[in-house]
Amino acid sequence: MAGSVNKVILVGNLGNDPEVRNLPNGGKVVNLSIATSESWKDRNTGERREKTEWHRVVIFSEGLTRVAESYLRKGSKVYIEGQLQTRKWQDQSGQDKYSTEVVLQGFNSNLTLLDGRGDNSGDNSGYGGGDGGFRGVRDNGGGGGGGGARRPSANAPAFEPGGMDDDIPF
Amino acid sequence: MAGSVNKVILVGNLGNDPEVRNLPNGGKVVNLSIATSESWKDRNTGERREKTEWHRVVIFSEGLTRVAESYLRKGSKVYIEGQLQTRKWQDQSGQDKYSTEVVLQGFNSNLTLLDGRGDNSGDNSGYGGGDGGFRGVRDNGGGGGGGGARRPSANAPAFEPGGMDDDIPF
Amino acid sequence: MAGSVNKVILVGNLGNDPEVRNLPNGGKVVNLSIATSESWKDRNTGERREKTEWHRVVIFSEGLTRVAESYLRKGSKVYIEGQLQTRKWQDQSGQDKYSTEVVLQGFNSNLTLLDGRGDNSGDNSGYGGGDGGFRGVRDNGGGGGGGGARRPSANAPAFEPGGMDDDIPF
Amino acid sequence: MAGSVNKVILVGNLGNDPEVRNLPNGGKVVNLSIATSESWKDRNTGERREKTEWHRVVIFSEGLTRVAESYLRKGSKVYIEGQLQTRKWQDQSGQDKYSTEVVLQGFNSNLTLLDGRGDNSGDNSGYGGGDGGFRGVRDNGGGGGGGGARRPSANAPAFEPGGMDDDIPF
DNA sequence: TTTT
DNA sequence: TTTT
Repeated sequence: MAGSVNKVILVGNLGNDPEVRNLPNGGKVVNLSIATSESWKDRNTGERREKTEWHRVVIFSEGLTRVAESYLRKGSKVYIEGQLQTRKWQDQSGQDKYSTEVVLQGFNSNLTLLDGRGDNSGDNSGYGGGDGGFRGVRDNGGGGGGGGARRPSANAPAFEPGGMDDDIPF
Repeated sequence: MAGSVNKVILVGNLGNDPEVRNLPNGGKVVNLSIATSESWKDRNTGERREKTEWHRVVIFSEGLTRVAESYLRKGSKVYIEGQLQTRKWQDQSGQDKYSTEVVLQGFNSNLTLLDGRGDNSGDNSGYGGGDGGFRGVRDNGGGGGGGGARRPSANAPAFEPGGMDDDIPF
Repeated sequence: MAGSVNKVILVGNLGNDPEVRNLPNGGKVVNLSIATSESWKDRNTGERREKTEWHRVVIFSEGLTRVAESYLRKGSKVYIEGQLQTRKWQDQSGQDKYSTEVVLQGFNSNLTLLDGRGDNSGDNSGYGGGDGGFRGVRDNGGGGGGGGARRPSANAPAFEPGGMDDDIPF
Repeated sequence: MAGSVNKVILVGNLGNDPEVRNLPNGGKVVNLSIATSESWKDRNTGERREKTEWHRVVIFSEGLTRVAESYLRKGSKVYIEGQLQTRKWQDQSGQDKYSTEVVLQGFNSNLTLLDGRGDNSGDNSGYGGGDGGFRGVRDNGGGGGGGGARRPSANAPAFEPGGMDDDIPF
């Protein structure tokens, strides 16, 4: 059908670190779990109430998987633009299940980090010290990798799709 | 949480007439099934391929339920703005199920009919027959006279929420 | 700056045929003038009132210029996604002027024709029959009438940016 | 015209404190100047380049003027949803001028603060002098310091338009 | 599971 | 004029 639009826009926080899966063909897929919340005052009780919605986000776009993996962490606030997709699958007992996800793939997808200062505990003055930018985000002690997001814009890659292999996207 | 956004924008066609349910309290809920499609040329085979996604839309907003009930029919093309919501329920065997829906409720929802059949000069039959509305898409063989919807905009009600009881919304 | 979004979404009708300009480098730019309207009932007089807003749209994206040129005509209804841009220029008397436009350029732009059956004169029954519907395109040879685009989707090109040179985009 | 949509979505930072004007009728209008920026790597020089776009935003919605006045300051990051409007006016020399603005008015407008600076415990310096930052809320009495707004959501008022006069909006 |  |  011509003439259709399928767009989701979310601004919310990650409930967990991104889950990265490697594909057979060398590519990657990143899954995010994003919370959006609303709060309102109950008309009857006058109490303040709040409801959180959890969104499953799946990133296929190459540039965006990299950004997600490099800069997003549990708690990060992001702007996301993708499309709705419902997937059918079978659980272990053979039952049909359906999952609706927000898919970032191809053009008209976007992912922008909105909290340049993660869970900075210390001083955040200056923003622009030696390394030039966000440091934040959970280089949380322990082993391994360690985070250190810096300049999180997923727009850039889209302008030069092939330009990220040998360069930082900013 | 402050600072979150949960928005879905769809432009697509109804796969069926709207399903209207009356609530105990006198209100109504309308369910729509909307298709969006994408087509692309397969890089390998060169064939044109197409994929259709079906969206379950639930309308609670009073003004919009009325518009949906009055002006939408199978085949209608609509612009919809709502938010994502996942609902948990039990099927007859007691199994947990989840359904993700696009909910139109409260402010920041929108529903606009896009196939006003603009400058219909000729026959409009089929649109307004017995059932009083668009049935979609030109099987316009048969009889039925008929009027047909005319000015289908769900914006108006939003500007004066109580103003529709005694007036056509356009 | 990281972390910003600049997005405009319009659904409206062309006030004129697209204006196509050829660039020195062989490229093209297409300008559209798009009307959106709102109507509401005046709270005081009870009269129905309407206000039309005109939007200047500028298309740089190669795939979309082609779609615009080929399928859009005065009166066409389109879905457009672009970004706001204000341009400074001097009028003939040297006065500074500013124009704000909706620019379609690069990723995250979209243009989708919403009235697939423009001024179809012939039968369009069925959607699925032999030719299955929209055939459209460019019979704009000679004089007179012109136009009548029908199967207008600018999504396709985006999926295979180079794929349109030798093929109809649907 | 039925069937049109006019929507602008911005995520950006305020270049200045909000400008509040009182209307004859007791209402208020708030003007914001919001920057969005893009950066990309120049294909030729390889340099990183950046372009900032400034948007004039005008808030008429009662609930949103209050939120803007209370919680926004120079530097604040906001999510904004409004519509495009071009206004004609005469400058002092009688010349016609046009200004295009993003108007927040009525339903389908939104304003959400994105840098809650949450539970700033420490220093907030840098944000604009004197008192540094959001003071927000209910110029609650007397003195000094000021606390740092925290829960800035413009959604709430929309759910209960009249509910803010005697309560904090969150 | 996030955030406020 | 912001932000990085």
